Amino acid sequence: MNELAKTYTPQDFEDKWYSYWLNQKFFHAEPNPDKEPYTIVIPPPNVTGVLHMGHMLNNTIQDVLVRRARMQGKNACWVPGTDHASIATEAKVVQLLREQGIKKSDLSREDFLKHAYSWKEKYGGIILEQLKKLGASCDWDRTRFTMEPKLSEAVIDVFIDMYNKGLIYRGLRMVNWDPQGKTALSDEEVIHKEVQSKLYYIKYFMADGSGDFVTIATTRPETILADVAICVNPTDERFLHLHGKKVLVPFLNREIPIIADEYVATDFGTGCLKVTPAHDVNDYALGQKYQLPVIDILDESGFLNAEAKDPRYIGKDRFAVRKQIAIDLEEAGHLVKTEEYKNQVGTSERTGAVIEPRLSLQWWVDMKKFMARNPQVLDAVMSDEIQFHPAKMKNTYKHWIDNIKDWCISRQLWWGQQIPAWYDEKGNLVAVAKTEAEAILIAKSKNGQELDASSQQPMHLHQDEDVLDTWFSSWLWPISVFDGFEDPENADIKHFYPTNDLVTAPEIMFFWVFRMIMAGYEWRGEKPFSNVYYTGIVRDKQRRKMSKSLGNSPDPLDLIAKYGADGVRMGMLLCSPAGNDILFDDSQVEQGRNFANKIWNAFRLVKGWEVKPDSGFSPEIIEANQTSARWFAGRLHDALIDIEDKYKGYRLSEALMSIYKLIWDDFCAWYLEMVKPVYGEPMNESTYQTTLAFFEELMKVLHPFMPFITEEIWQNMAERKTGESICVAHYPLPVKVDAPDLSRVFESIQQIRNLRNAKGLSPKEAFEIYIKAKDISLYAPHSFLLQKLANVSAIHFVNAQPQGSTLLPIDTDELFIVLNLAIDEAAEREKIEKEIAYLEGFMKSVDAKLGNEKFVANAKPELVEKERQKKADAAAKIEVLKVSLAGF
RNA sequence: GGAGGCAUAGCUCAGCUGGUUCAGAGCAUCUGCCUUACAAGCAGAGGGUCCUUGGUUCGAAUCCAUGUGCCUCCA
Repeated sequence: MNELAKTYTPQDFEDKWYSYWLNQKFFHAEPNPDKEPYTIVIPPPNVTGVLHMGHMLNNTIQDVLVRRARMQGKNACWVPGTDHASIATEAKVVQLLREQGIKKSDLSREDFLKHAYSWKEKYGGIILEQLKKLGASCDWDRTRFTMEPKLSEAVIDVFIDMYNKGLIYRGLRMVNWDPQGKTALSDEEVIHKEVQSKLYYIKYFMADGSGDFVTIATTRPETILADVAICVNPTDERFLHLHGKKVLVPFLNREIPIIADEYVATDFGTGCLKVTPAHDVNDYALGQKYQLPVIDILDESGFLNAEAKDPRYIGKDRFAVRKQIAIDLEEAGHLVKTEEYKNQVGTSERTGAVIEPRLSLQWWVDMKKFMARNPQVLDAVMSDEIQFHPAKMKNTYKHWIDNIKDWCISRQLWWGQQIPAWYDEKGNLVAVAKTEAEAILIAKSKNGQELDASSQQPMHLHQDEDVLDTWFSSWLWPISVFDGFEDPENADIKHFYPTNDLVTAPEIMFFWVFRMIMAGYEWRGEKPFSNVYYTGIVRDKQRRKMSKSLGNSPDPLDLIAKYGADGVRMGMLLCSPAGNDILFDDSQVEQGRNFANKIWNAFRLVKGWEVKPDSGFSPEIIEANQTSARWFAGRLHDALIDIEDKYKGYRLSEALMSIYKLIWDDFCAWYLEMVKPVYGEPMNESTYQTTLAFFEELMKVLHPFMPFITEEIWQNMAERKTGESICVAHYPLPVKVDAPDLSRVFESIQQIRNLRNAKGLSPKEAFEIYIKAKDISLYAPHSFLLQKLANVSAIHFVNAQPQGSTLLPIDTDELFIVLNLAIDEAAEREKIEKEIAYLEGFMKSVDAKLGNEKFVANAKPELVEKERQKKADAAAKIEVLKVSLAGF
């Protein structure tokens, strides 16, 4: 290679290498009995989604793990794909149609789905293309979609299987109703938000015409139209005289009873509770207990229906009615007062609409029964057979399972897998089966009828209109992407399942992680993955969650364009330990970019050397370079072990930091400076080769984190053939070396630099130094290095402090410099005295420890020995300083 | 209302089973340098009552308890 740009310009090569990787199929994996499998399934992003910072973090982590595994020679397979996201997608399509003047209600199911599919073909999966910009090394040939035919079939089969096992039932229950999406939601899809609302105090007059009244407090006055009782606490003395009496519902004058139940808190509101079974979960329970009627005044959109009786409100939105009825109540003299009140309101995760509790017939998974069949779902996590990172997530997991509730899996939507349940003309459930024909067969055999179709009346069934919850397909993901339901013994699933690592956000632990574990044990008798890495939430500097609505989220693609994918990846990872939120700021990405630039320039340096055979160099230089190389080899060895350790603990940001320091500090700041020829001089052949070899090792270690720049450099290091790539090169293993101890040399260099800084001396000005050391061999063999790096013209080994010199303590040794400057003796003395005072204080504390019989008796012997050593060292240092002080 | 987590430098975090790492890192800050790989850089420096108060212990950032403050999940 001839020319390298002076600064790092990622735009020049990132796309080029990504295409190369794809063309060479480096990311594609097939089952291979000779290789250890390493599998990750992507948390499938919504098919409607666009890449945001959360995806960036999540997928960068997965890519690091999978790239490293690939380089370690494992059969690495990262399966990508998308989720059909029933509510989100349907909402989007409905909105799009509305913009075109088409109402969903005017379309047949088939026509709507046609629109939805064409939308998906056009816009769906953009996010996967965006992931490529990031460098994600997914096996794109394996891209799956949760609603593609094969995966849908798996979902239907699972539903039928569960129904037959008695794990699924249909029941009339209070559900979370999303009036905008017009569908039921599971508890997990409801987000509770604190809102400022009003508490209305409303008079209900007694039915006996006495003019007496009770006052109730409610945040939802519109629901009085659905009231069926008033409830008080039986111990509440204020209301003892009212038990069994009746009151009139304002406006409607419907007579409703006053009942007594412990449920009512005496200290909230007025102590009188209105009971509205159709519109509140707790009221529903009360209604059941006292066999009260259920009056449902809301339709599926949250508008008041004819049951509300009062024509002023029928056909109007619940929030409009809330305002209006408050005014009307006031006019009619029913409103006592209103108060400001903070309460929690459930909203839909997908549409943001305020949730209405609504009584409806839905399909449910019997979770308790499921868990009883599969106790491993909890046990595997608690025993670390499935490891959570960070481990503290285990608590949350357990607590949730201990309080598990049934899972509502039906959704009143069209975009999704239609529930395979069949009903007769009267709406009775006849059978659960894949097709109508099968359902008829089941129905007939259940009735004990002969399977002689000709002799029977023709039977007409209709299928359940609802579809299944999206998560009812995503929980099968680790199995279904390998077609493990249709063909449980196929080569893919046998090789790649169970997968290794799952990387996901903590907030979907219950939605997804937990349920995948359930599915894994139920259908494969095996865990779906061995490790779960919970990422943090990406926030801005003010700790606000990044969101579109706040506009505080940078567009990841803009960031990549500006700083390069490597810089963005590094910026994201540098400060994101597992489970910790990441406070994102451009400056971190800048740091990543700067690091890339540093590497780039180091490579420019090495590539720019004029290389000549060793024979033309002085033995001194050759030897110094060999020493330097041995030293760096030692550092590399230690760092590789350290990095390996951090990977094992899934401490990726720390692993990256170790690599960062290894490259920047050890390699660039020390090693390269040690071997760098003076300007204009050539480099000897053997050192050049060694340096290049180190560089290659460093690039490999860094590659999982910064794939592009490492590939670019690796390709430029030597002649590479097509088909070769750093992404399939062997990951470095630590090699034990006999490394020289340069610690005293380095310390000397730093002390000299420090002195220069303090005295305002130019680094260009060379001076002589004097060393008084116990063991000269720690210095003498490395004189050349010391001179080169500290700009020292000569080194003298002495037994006493030279006249008029300044002392620099190097551990227990002494380094002296004779400066051609007037020495401020007083200041020097003070400095040394301070040092002595400090050391004496230190020794005192060590002495106290050693003088403590209990310490000597209880502490480990090696610890006591260490303390004694410390004391001896400190004493030696004090001695040195005192001698120096005497010299003044 | 219930449960869990966290609190260490200006910021983000390490500090594993108590004892030398006399409390560490990166970034930021400050000082001096445009020293021909890199100013997206180099060489240095400063900066912490380890949230409060108790307890256990020869010894506590580390273990226990209390309080305070923040966060998350659930109702």
